[in-house]
Amino acid sequence: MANNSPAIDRVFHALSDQTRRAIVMRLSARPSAVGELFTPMPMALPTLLKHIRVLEDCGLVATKKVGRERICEMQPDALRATDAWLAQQRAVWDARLDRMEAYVLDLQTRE
Amino acid sequence: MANNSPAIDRVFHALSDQTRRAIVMRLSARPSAVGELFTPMPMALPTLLKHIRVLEDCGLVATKKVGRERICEMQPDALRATDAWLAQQRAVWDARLDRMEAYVLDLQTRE
DNA sequence: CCTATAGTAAGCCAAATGGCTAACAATTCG
DNA sequence: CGAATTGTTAGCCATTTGGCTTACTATAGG
Repeated sequence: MANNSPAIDRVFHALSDQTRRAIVMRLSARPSAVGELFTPMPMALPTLLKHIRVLEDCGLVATKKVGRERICEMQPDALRATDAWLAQQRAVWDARLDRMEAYVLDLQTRE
Repeated sequence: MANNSPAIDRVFHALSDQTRRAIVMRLSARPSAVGELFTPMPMALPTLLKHIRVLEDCGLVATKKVGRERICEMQPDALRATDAWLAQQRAVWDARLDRMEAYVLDLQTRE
């Protein structure tokens, strides 16, 4: 399975920060301007901007300038590859757990 | 929803590295000793050890010393919270996309 | 035109990350 | 016992990260 993807690296890294996950959660509900996202955040504006850039760079968020505001919006598709990777792993180890369970049951039956 | 979890931070961070994802993929299939994991890796042993420690610290992998080998094994449960977070976000934005679709359909019907 | 608003750019800093080498255990096997 | 195998510890290094401040641009509104 595909693992050598810089895109997956960047998405996982983007989501490894609480601030960025909070941004994603807010944008999942609806698009927002930078200032709107900023209001409840305990950090300076330029710091928040950096986080938004990280989310943009990995494709999770798209932004556009409207007047003097910058509107940020989720791009759910960017999560497909990442999501698929997790699902695949789950499938593999679930299968392994099933085989182990079958094995244990088989042992018990033979007793 | 829960976002303030250092555990989620650590799991996402652990998975943001290609080497560590490769380790997870191999361990999803079966447990392995450090040396066995090391063989195909293009890096020094101590470097690999550090990656294994990262996976251990976030609970994704458990290890035990057996003779002079250290056996590493997946701990799938550690992914539950992370997986749940992703699933929740997907649910939220899918709902949003559905509402948007309904809205567009409604507009078309009125025409 | 002038001022307030909203965002950007540049640059500094401490801590964390991912890599290395060299030296040091701890087990196993002949 | 002595040597080979398998990790492990310690320490060095360059880069990245996430935070800050200060100064600047761009648009909206009076």
